Amino acid sequence: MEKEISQAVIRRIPRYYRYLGELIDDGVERISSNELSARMRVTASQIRQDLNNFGGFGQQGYGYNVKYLYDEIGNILGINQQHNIIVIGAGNLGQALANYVKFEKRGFVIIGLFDVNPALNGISVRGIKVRMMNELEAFVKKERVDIAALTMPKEKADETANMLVSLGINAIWNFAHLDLELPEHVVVENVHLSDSLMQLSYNIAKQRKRKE
Amino acid sequence: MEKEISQAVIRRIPRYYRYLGELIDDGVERISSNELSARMRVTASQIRQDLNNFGGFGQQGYGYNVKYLYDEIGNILGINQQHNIIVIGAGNLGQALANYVKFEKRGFVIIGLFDVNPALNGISVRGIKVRMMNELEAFVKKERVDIAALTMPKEKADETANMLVSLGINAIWNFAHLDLELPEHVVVENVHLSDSLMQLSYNIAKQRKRKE
DNA sequence: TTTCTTATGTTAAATTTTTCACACATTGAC
DNA sequence: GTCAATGTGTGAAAAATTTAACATAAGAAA
Repeated sequence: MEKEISQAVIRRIPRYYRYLGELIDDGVERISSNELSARMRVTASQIRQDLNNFGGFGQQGYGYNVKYLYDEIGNILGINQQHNIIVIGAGNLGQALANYVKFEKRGFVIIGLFDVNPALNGISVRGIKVRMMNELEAFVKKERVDIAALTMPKEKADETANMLVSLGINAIWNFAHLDLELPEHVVVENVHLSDSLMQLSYNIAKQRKRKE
Repeated sequence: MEKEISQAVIRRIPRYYRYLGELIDDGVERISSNELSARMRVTASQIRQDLNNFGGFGQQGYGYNVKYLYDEIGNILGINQQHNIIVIGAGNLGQALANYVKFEKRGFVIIGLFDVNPALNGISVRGIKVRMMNELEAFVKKERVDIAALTMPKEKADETANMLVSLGINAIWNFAHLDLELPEHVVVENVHLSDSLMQLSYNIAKQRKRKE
């Protein structure tokens, strides 16, 4: 019986991956949980606990092999296999993602950009043609789509998300400004920029108070 | 002695605010923690605990007045006062933010957009002129800047952030793909899109395994 | 080979977070 | 005005998360 790994842990794993990538770039071959903890400003204990949820990747008396650990975390995160993404909403944010993900080496590939705005019909963003929404169904049936990124206004987002799910898409990267109501089995990752900005605002106010 | 409120709570507060905003739009005047919990898929107990960190906003036997609670949470989040934002990096993401925040009614206003790319010099995004980085210092000294959003490549992000701090900016909304090393007093809110995508990837893999 | 040092994996303790449970204030019906 | 129903605020219990502690495996030095 596999134990469920908490989302608290999952939130930290990509950060480990990021730091290990930097270490590789810096030519570092091995690292101890202690050294890593100093860099990342977390406890060494937490690093060891987190990693041991997935298995023992280190060696006593030695530490961790950076490249090996990096690859193992990559596997855990499932980025050894390609993920095909379509972006719904080819406005600024959608285009930003198209650019952004394009630069990511990992297996995330944007294979389609869709919008309702006829003015965008046929234009290309980094070599990806913007298609109209009425082409979506045929596209999804022809291509394998693993993730749909929603960068459209919130008004139609829920309806659109449910439509995508009915076409067989099971993962949504949601940038729309609301929580989607979707079937249980659908995996949703929210990026609520307004929530993020409000958190910042709260912490600014808190910091101001501290100074008084 | 004020007790420190945990970031776990702070992460949830903007979401309450969002839902209360929707309730207002729907014309709902009062709501109980139970009804709200059903909508938000969290426990009523958590809602009451969270709110009571800041004070008792409800009334026994009645529930919460939606408009009042909304305003109170707005105060808590510090969005009753205007926040002036500059965006460093006028690429797709920077422009997306310029558009995005413009549509927010709350007190967040983008007052400047900066980039190093001379090709963008002088163009306007939603009425905001893109300025070159060498104009930044004079700008910050003239205008009140509360938040700097960093939507530039990671290579220069840390250096730039420290420069901004030295100009007196104490809050950074960081979209760059790394963790900034900044003085203790600076408030940072990170939006790591690649981390978010990897979390999604992990949860997709987990869900696939579950089906097997 | 032997000894000393390093640093993991893991169990246990401490802390934080979440949920439960209920006393009692307020509402609304009659 | 009385009384049942509602539903908050809060103290306590339960659960989850984080940190500490340490036995011991592996490496390094002599």
